[in-house]
Amino acid sequence: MTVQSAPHLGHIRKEVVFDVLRRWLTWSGYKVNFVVNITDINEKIVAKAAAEGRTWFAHAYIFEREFRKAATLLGCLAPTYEPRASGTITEQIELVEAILANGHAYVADDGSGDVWFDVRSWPHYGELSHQDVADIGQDASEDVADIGVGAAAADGLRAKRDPRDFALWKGYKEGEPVTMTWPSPWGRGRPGWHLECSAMSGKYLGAAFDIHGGGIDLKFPHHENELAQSRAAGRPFAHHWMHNNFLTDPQGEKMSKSLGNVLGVVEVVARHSARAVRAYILAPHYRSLMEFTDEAVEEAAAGLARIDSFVERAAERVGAVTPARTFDPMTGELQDAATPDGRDGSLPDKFAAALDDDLGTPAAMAALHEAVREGNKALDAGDAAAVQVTLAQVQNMLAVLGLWKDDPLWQGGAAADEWRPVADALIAALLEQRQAAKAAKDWPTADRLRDQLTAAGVTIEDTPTGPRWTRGSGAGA
RNA sequence: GGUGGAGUGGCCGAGAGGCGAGGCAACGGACUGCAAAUCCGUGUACACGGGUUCAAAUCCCGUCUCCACCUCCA
Repeated sequence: MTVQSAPHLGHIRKEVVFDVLRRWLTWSGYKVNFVVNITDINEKIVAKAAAEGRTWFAHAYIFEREFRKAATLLGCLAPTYEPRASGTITEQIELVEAILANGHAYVADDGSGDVWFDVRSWPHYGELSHQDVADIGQDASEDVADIGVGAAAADGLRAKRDPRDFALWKGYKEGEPVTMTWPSPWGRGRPGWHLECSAMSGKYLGAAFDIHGGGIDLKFPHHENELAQSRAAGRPFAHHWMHNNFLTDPQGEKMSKSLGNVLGVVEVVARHSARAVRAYILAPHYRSLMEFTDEAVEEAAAGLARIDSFVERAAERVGAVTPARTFDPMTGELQDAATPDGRDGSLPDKFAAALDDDLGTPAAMAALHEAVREGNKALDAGDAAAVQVTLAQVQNMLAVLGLWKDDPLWQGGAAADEWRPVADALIAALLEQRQAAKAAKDWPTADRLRDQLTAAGVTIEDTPTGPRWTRGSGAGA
């Protein structure tokens, strides 16, 4: 994450998706090291900080906190590590030295102090994205000019040997903040963007690691370059890549400041509940493009309400059941259920198979809904044993998806409602009157009382064991 | 220009040669004093045109529309 401005819902989609992956791998028995890199060294940060009249590091830290806050708001566990680029300078310099030693980089001969990656020396370049911009600059055709690459390449060419070469290290230039420079064998300067991420993953995960994620827009050039430079330094790097697609505005356009279509996380959560937004994000597959609409979030909320309703009624019937295991929000590690009611960690096969297949959250959600239907049937049939089994499975599935309603994660911002006991008492009193009216077969009075409660946002359900009530949609966390 | 992706019923959204994921909404039924909740039932969907095949939403060819990346964007 480049911490240059406030995070929007699109950024947080990535966090939610990989949070579920992390939860699923952990639940499945893996010890997961989950690293989220923070890019705090970046030209845009310098420019925006200057515009705001603050230092680059103050600016970056403000948005780093906003980013984490937004991710936490949507139920994401804290990463194992969340390193900053500015905290891994030594590792980055060592990485450049290794690449230079292997003959895959060169120091610019223009005295700038820049160090460039030598793409021509790396035959595997393009293996990840299948992009090969080798032609650029050869015969400066109009095509190239059209797409701007030619212009950018010409402008930034300086001492580059090939337009595809990218900066590993950038020498200090007049006007840049001196605080964003560090001493190096090539003079004072700062690392290039691509290098930062390679160094951070190398430090916290090792030369070889399992999965590298990120937004599809980073595939080229960022991830391609990360891969090339890491391999050129002699590191195996990532075994698998996972790229999530965008969450766009309702017109299908990517969110961007310039288009003015940025959806703030807090703003969206204010209109819906955080849990509903999370459920909405998990409804489509992570590689699918999703176009944001409030209606779609409402649908997700309605589906969640049905699940919550089952959990509540099942608990009234067989006693509360918590997930067999839950995640520590600070470490992301599993902890056993706090109550002895936690069952085994059983999950429907369909659910597990869905997540095992490229994190198929849509099929996993389908399995969850099917379990709820089975549970409702068992409830109707009065089959307490079946209710208990299904309830445990449902709670486990919700825990894996990060949607367990009673997870302390969701209570973060909610202030205790001192009016709640008062409302409870008033509603109970009205329901008593209604029960009395019903007993006397005074239907007009009974209905009037129910209408009054409905108008106040209280939904009444008559059950064999008496009336129960819920507030509004019931999906709120 | 290059690269990658998308077009599925009223809506959202999976699937990827053969029996219609799932959700939301709607309608009918059961239940209810009436409701609500719940359950049961109801849909001849796969952008368009060709082709391959016993069988195509799924494979092949062509066309249209949309999106992303190639600009230090998740």
